[in-house]
Amino acid sequence: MNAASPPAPSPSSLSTSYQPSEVEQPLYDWWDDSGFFHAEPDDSADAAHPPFCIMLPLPNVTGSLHMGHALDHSVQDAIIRRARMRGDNALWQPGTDHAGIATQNVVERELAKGDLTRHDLGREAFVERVWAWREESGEIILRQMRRLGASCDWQRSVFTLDQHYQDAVRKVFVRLYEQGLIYRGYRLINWCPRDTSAISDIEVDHSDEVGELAFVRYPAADGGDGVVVATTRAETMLGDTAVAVHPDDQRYTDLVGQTLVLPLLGRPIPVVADSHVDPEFGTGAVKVTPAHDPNDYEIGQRHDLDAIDILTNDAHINANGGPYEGLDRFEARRKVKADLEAAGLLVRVEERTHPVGHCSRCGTVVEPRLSEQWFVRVAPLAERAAQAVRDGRVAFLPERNAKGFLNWLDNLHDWCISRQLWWGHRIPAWYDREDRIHVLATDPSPAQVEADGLRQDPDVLDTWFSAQLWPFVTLGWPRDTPELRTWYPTSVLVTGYDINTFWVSRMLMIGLHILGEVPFHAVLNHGLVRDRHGKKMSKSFGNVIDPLGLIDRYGADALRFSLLRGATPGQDAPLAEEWVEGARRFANKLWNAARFVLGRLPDGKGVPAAFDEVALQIEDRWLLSRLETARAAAEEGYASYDLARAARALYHFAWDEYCDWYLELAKPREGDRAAAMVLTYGLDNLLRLLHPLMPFVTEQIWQALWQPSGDSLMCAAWPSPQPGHHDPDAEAAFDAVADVVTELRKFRADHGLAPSARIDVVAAVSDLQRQRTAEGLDGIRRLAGVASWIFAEDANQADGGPVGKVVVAGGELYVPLAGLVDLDEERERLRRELARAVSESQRAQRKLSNSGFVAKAPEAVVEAERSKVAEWEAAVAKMTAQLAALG
RNA sequence: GGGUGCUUAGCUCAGCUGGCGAGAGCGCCGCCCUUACAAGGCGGAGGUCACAGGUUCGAGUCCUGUAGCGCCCA
Repeated sequence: MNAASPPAPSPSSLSTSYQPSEVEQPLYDWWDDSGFFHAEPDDSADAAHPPFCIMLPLPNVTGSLHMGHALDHSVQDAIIRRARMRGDNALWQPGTDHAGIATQNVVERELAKGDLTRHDLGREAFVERVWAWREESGEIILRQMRRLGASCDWQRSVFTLDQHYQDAVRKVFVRLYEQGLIYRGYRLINWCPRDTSAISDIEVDHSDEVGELAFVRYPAADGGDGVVVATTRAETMLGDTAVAVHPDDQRYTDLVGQTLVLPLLGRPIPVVADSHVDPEFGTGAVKVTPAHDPNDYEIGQRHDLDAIDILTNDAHINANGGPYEGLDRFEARRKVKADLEAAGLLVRVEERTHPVGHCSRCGTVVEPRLSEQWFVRVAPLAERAAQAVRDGRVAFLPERNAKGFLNWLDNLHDWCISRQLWWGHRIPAWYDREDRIHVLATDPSPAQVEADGLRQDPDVLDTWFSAQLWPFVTLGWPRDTPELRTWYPTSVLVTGYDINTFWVSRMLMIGLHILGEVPFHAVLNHGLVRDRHGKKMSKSFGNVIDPLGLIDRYGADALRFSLLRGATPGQDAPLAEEWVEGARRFANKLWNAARFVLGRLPDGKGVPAAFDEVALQIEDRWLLSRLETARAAAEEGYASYDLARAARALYHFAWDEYCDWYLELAKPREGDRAAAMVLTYGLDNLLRLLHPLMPFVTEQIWQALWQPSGDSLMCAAWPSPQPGHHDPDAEAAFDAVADVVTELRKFRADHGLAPSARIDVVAAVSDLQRQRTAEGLDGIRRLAGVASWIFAEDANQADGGPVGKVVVAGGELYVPLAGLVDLDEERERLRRELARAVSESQRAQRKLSNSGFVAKAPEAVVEAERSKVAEWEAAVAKMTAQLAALG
């Protein structure tokens, strides 16, 4: 493929059906090789082209394209392509995320095949291994995006572990640390025993599960009965350091301040009064395990209780669990309960559904756990982010999503950002011999390390910590680049609402903090792609559809269009294969319309519009007027990022107006210059407006229409408003004609006329209708199969034989039946069908008059019988009338 | 428990600031291979717009409440 010339077909080479697989790859390569996806910054004050920028929500380097990406990317590509055509300096910034846990897991699984763990390799060798993996197998998804037609500026692709990105992450970390916004602390965090790492609050998914609520007696130290507490996590009692009751709870007033004996371990623990205890839960007395429960942690803080960690990194009981040491947490739970029962201290057990937290990445049940980690102090950052949303510097689409977002921002806990992984941005903190922390902008020299006994913190940062810098680091920050000046803040961020918290919020907070400006002016939240029944696609349900398979079978345009047609902002988009098939039919429809049009144009090429040089017919003016309406509707859809709306408007215009009516009316006008212009103009504008949604088929047709121009549709000008084309008179006149055609077609269908049969019409209509139908008579004749047409006062001017009557706007039409239908045969046919209808009706009525049937048959069956009666009776009435008309 | 969304034709959804005589795609029924397209054309059947009140000349559209389903948070 020569990059300089488009892969243009000659019109005659257009096959009778559209073949996406032959078209897509060459077109994409041509676009890409020609540099159409590339944008150059222009930060001059009088820049000719306003900047427009979309940041690709960076996919994991391990990822492959699934339906959610397909929707997300289709939306972004549609928006960016339209922006480009409008003349904006449009950048779609791509790249990938190093995805700490996910990527490390992939490589660890590979190692496991050779019975190796990362520890066998050592940190340095392991990280090298991951890099090697990334070179070989990473970023597959970026190649897959090309299949979809994504017009990203690939030259600018960024990886979050590129050296400049690493430098930027470190700079931000150091700055936040120096500003007191990052700190190291011993806090309760969520621990994933499988990943053996801390994870943040929002990486925990809660689901209700059935478990056992065990009621356990904690005897008093003085030999009294003590108190009964309830727990679903019995093993955590090994870490109990108190029992708490509500201070107003009359039942336990005497108990407060006393000492209990922790069963199994024999540790003395106090009873404390705390107003956060819910007297309604269980017995009203709760065991307190500060090291393994968020609420208990706070109670522990208030009452200065010890916190005893009873777990190892892989969730076995540690030495603090005494005789239970070494047991897995769930085994320990069983054994603790069994031992309590043996000791007579297990009062009873109830089945109970309770929320259980799972690691969002691997599904393992997480453990709340006290641990020393790094945190971001988010309150001051969140406040500024919330303000930006409140005062509209960031707009959410749909607007309502802002509310939940703000609510979430207002209730943030500090963000745990350290991860016990090897793959990622290493925390730039060192500890000296006295365990003092040194956060360093540059690595310490070997001499320093030696002198102070420095050792670097082994942990890496949460992937979202680096991802939040995406909108400005990709543009060159911390350097002050033309890119940054041109495209920051970016125009719109397109994501599913499910990552508003993970990513959108963090970008907003850090963008405001570091650059003082929002990272994007708008957040467009599309929905999730669901299956045809509205179910979420998931591997376990087995209802996942592979977008690449759909592209293979139906073409990228079909997939894009079917997704975008459902992409109403904020609404989930269902998708089934039939939907895609429907979109392929649409692509094929365009293709065939184009074949017809090209065949009609002189030299098979487009005729540039010069409408004042020709005499336009009513249908020409109508088509231009309808096009203007469709353009305006599509424009509104694009402008508000409601692509579903744009898709609907264009589909309707293309199929129901341009193809169904205009092309049919243009058929007899061979050689007519006005028709050639309108055909060209209509198609050309339709292709432009549709191109952001269906780039391939539109480009291919456009090339055929204007070849050999060498230009690309993706760089063609976006259609501008044409108020002069708005033409209510032409529309009204056309509608009158179309009404006549439709009514006559109904008449023909009702009488079973063959397509070849011509009918004669006597029209008794108003003056206005007479004028309009006279003007549109050629079309009426052609589309309704009319032979002779006479204007008259009434039916008397028909030849006196039997006539059919057709009611239209502004009058009536009479169609002599003689000779059209063999009247005898028609009577016979009607009598036969009438007899059948009568008998069917009677049969059903007999059934219904049987009281046993009505009483005992399922309601649906009875109902079906009733509607049969109604249907057959209606048919009887209609045919009786027809017979009467035949005489 | 708090917040939020949905409930319109058999299925999946449009219907934006109240005027709709309620639409689309798919499915269904009938006729037609009419030289752009059978991946098509023409015609048709199918809905008390979840329910109950209210505001209004007028409500699928606004308000209040109820029910069911879903999502987020606790």
